[in-house]
Amino acid sequence: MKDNNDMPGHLARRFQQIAVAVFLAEVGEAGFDLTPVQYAALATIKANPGLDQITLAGLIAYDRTTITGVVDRLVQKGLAERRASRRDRRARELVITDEGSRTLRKITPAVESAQAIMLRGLSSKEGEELMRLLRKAIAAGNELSRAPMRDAQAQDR
Amino acid sequence: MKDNNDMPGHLARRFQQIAVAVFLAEVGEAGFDLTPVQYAALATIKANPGLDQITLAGLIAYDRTTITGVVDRLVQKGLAERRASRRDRRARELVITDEGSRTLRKITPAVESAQAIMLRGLSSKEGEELMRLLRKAIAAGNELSRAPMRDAQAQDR
DNA sequence: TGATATTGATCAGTATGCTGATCATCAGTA
DNA sequence: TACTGATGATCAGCATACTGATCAATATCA
Repeated sequence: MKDNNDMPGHLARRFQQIAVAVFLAEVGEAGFDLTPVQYAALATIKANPGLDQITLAGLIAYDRTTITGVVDRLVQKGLAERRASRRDRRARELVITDEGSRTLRKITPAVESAQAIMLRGLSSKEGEELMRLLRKAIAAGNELSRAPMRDAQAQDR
Repeated sequence: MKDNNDMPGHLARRFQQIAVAVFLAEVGEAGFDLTPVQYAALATIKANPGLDQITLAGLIAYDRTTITGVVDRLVQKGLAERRASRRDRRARELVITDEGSRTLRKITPAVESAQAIMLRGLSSKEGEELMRLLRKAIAAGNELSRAPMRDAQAQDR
């Protein structure tokens, strides 16, 4: 009888569950209130100022309907801004605020600490190997979810 | 600058996202409407007939408040039953129905196929290694989430 | 140009997952 | 036995994620 622990899907859920808990604990202890999802979105907005929501969703592989709520909360917290695009009036351009930049900078140690803690059972070589295998499996399965990863397209067509 | 792809937490989310999508696709194509979470719960009820919800939650590491809804849906679909326990009137004893057993049996090929698909980018040796590393990281982090894994306790105290 | 298809964003609805609270019941102890 | 703390279950509220729909705006092509 196949056990749950032989199912990669179950192990994936479990590891993710721990990863989220560790992230929230570390970031919370540092005095910030930001989820892993919000952090990834904010960091990606900072790295790609002015990108629209679809591009943001593609870069971090979020569903397009999820990104709306995530950006809502970033805006509500004053960490990012949503502006109407002049190039395409359907689109919203996203930029990080000063407050958002400050938060990102101050939160970095907690985020790095969280990444270390979730791998604390592994040697550093094993941690590297785990990440390599995850990246490889993800690359092969990228198109299988509704929210595949997409590179940013040049925005000045 | 650290990329999202260097973050185990991000990779975990991404892999899990693909795993869920693959599971739903395979199971759906086989004609069933069952989520990964519902599947794991149902299989665990079958393997431990009469267990209470807290024990079930512990065996598969679900939060206790999540299990209520999951069991609700299994019951609503006629796959499991919730009975008052005579040993402890606070507790609900869970049992699988005949329909539930039938469903589990018929769904197995789709579930196994899903597990294979989510690892399709890896050699079988790499797949094994990924599972080993996940299990190891999970074991070390078990207590860090609100819903750690717990063995079943003897129920006849 | 005008019809059609596509695209960016949002919404309603559903299913996980969590925090923190409440309620009933049980267990252990004074 | 009465009190106290622990436990099983549920609830309200919030944040991801998804399906499928809708709407406005853009792109494409006959």
